[in-house]
Amino acid sequence: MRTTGLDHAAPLFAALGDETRLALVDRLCSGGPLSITHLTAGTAVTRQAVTKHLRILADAGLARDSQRGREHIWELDTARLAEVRGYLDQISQQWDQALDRLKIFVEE
Amino acid sequence: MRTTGLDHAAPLFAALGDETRLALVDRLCSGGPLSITHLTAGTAVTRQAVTKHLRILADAGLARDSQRGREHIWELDTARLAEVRGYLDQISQQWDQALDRLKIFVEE
DNA sequence: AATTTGCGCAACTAATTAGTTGCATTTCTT
DNA sequence: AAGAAATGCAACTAATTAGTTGCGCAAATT
Repeated sequence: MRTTGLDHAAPLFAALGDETRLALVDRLCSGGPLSITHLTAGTAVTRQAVTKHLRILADAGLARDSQRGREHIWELDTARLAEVRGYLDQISQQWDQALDRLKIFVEE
Repeated sequence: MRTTGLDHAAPLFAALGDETRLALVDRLCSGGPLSITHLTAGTAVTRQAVTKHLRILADAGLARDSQRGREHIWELDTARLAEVRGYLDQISQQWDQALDRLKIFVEE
């Protein structure tokens, strides 16, 4: 089996592979650090569901929280995001090469 | 709820969010069109499992197959891949902006 | 013609996942 | 001090998922 470094990428994609979670990431991107209750307001699900999804994002290293008083403020993990960017670029690059290769296939 | 166009992205990420499937994509990228049996050779799972995973990739629009004799040759869907690239770029861009914004938060 | 090869179909299991509800705890507000 | 707000913990359900095995069929091989 080839070792492309993409081995660790699957859990990250999986973490992003849920509408609710992707919406949370989206809101954290554009809305900055937010509390759980605040984040829940934008979704159709329960606060508990949101909490679980945030936990999953945290396990994937995509987000982290800090307690301030009774609130838990969630934000995206910038370092991890940069890492994910790396994966995305790598995959994109690989795909580009694949597209080129397929193009050649078609043309010849 | 904001409409960023990322709504359709979740199923794509989900399709990529499995090690076995990501490995299949990887092999289809570098190995070109391959039959199911041939693809199975590279994995630790059954042919049936591979078939199911390919079906999932197909449902996500990432791959498609064509029958030639008794063999089913699978290949990546280039148009769809380009579309996914678009999503990735969009998300990356959004994340970059988020990173910049967070940077400002930290600095001020 | 007989055998091997590549594959689909179907039924089943075990594990995971997304979601809920109910209750307890801590912190803030009045 | 009393009540409201923000959250965690736990138990539970329903649906999905990753995987298997067994069988049958059509296409290639010998």
